[in-house]
Amino acid sequence: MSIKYAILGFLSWTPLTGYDLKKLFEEAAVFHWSGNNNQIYKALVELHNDGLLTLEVQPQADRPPRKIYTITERGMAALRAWLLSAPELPQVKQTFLVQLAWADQLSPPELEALLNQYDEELRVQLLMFQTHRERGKVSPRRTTREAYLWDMLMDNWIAYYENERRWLERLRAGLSSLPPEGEP
Amino acid sequence: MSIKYAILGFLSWTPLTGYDLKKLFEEAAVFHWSGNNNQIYKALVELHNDGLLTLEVQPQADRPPRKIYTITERGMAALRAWLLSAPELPQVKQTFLVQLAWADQLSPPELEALLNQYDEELRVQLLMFQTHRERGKVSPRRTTREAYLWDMLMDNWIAYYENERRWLERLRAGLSSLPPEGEP
DNA sequence: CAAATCATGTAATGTGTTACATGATTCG
DNA sequence: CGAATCATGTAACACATTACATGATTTG
Repeated sequence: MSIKYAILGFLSWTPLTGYDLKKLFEEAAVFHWSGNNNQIYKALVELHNDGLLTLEVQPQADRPPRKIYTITERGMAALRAWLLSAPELPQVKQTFLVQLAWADQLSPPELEALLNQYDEELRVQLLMFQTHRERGKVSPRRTTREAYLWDMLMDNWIAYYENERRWLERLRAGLSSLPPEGEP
Repeated sequence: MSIKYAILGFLSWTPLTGYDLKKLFEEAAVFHWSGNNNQIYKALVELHNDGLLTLEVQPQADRPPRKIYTITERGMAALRAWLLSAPELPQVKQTFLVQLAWADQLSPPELEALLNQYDEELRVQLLMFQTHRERGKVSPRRTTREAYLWDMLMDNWIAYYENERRWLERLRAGLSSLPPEGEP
């Protein structure tokens, strides 16, 4: 896809500036974007050229003018069409798995240290999402269903990290019950 | 990271050509690379320039010469250093979650259809990995531990898809028990 | 006084994919 | 006879990140 549909999504709630969107992406940890300028401002220009957004410029003294983008009917239609389109499979990049693939070159304590580090990183991340969830951050959600869906977005990440840690535990257990050296 | 360490990993087993590596990446579904040329051939040139690989060219009649790359001691050291370095967190891009985020704009049957499609895609992918696992594909693994680790790579993916499907089920269950219309 | 906030934007770089190009050989 | 295999490589593009640039204002 691209970040464009997420932008259309936010704008389907209310008109926003590029700067507003940047902050929304930074807050919304459920999405995979860091909230970098380059993409957002470029995408806004393109969406505007495609007639999916309209633009109102508010000049300000001593600051750059605010450019407020509003979604058009065509924009709403494009968003809706995308919402109905076939979902993509998740894309997962697990550098850690590449490390593991050749981790047989490490000694048992070195491997153990590696696993411990990974587990610790997962633990921290999990904690972050869990606390983040309690203050139900980000944006005006209006229906029960919408609130539920957004909660489940968070839940997806939490479930992901929990599952990853369970897998690690199994990996550890299996390792410790391997025969001490060599063959089959 | 980059694909470079995975290449060093394969070459730590045995010398290979770019073409060999391409096929290995295509087979090794546990990694997230499609096995595209561009990256592999470029990476090989760079690794060679950095002195991590040596190169032997075997001319062939009527075919491009085979370029056989062998890992050097510096290459082995670089690989080992990377294996010991702190693991990165997984990078997950869930386009589907972005769709869900604004799926409140869909009618109940439309949303249900979306969930069904996603579930079906997960199911197919899961089946693929499960059958792939049975014929324990890819490469000469020599120690019990190495064989175990590679099996657990597969297992990680299977666990991922299974977890994702469980989450979907919970989502469905929660949806069906929401109040029919409106407020908090 | 330093840092964060507001608000726009550009430049450079990394990572990854698809498609194109060549050209003989072998397989279905 | 068309497709796949072998074997190299390039070109174009998509997506994403970090860092740079400007410049006033507010906050710690």
